[in-house]
Amino acid sequence: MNVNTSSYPVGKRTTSQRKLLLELILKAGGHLDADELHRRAREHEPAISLSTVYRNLKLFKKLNLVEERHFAEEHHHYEAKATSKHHHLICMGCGEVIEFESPLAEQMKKQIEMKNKFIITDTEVRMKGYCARCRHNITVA
Amino acid sequence: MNVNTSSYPVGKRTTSQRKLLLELILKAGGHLDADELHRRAREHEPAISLSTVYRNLKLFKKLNLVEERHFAEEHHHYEAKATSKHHHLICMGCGEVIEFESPLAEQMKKQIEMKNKFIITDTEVRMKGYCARCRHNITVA
DNA sequence: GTTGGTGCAAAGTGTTTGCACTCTG
DNA sequence: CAGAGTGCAAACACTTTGCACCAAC
Repeated sequence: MNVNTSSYPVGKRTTSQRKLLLELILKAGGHLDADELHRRAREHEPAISLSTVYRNLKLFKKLNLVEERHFAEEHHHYEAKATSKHHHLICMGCGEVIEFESPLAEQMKKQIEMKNKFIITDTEVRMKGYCARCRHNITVA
Repeated sequence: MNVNTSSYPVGKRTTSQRKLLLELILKAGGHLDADELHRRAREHEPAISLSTVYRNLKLFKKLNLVEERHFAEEHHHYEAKATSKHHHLICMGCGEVIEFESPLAEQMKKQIEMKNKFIITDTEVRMKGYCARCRHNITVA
């Protein structure tokens, strides 16, 4: 991904807000929701509005710069789009989200494609459970 | 699963609304959102309210009778909890949702469990792409 | 200068909750 | 006949939108 945000290939105007938001998403690494992104953006540009955050997230999504994910029941999370596929392992105890890759996912994709005559563009694996620590706490408590 | 809805094992009261909703979910087979469920329920019990639908969905979820899924960007979908794991293949052209199983998913689960010292209670695979028909239409159009 | 982008406030969604009434157990 | 469950309307949380102003091109 082109991280040179001062001249990213968008047929859109480069505003300070847009630049800031994209930078924050890229360097966040993890997952962000709109509100958290807004909070962080305000540290640099206090007047930035939540609408601007939403409008730009929508734009980034359309430009395929970010991905939208659904973890919790409540709201959307966004993360910079990775070139390599990564999946998610979620601890229901502490809420930690671990990203992982697996060659088996790729294999499964091919199988399903063949079997269903599909062209699969996106594969997401989401596993939920308990990490070692939380599992221990639960067992002990 | 106990489909005998006239005496399902719920430590809760059996109201006509609750019975109706559970029946509808069980026989729906596919995926329902709260609104669609409400629409169907009203065909049988016109006065039933959307709040009642939400309250019962929450209850069923707690009792592990239904599962909540996130497909679209917008709202939750529910389906009767299956004993066998099934995953989802979604056509972005026509919106069709195909359920499938794969032994590879089970294998992957075990690998990830070992590697991360997790206990995984739930695995969901979601693939998106285009079915043969939609892909054809896109190519032709 | 055009016109796309912004901040603000108001409107929209989908979901939850307080209340008085109803019906199950 | 107690209290869980209901319908209704109001409240919520998150997201989108209309508008007037501002700034990138």
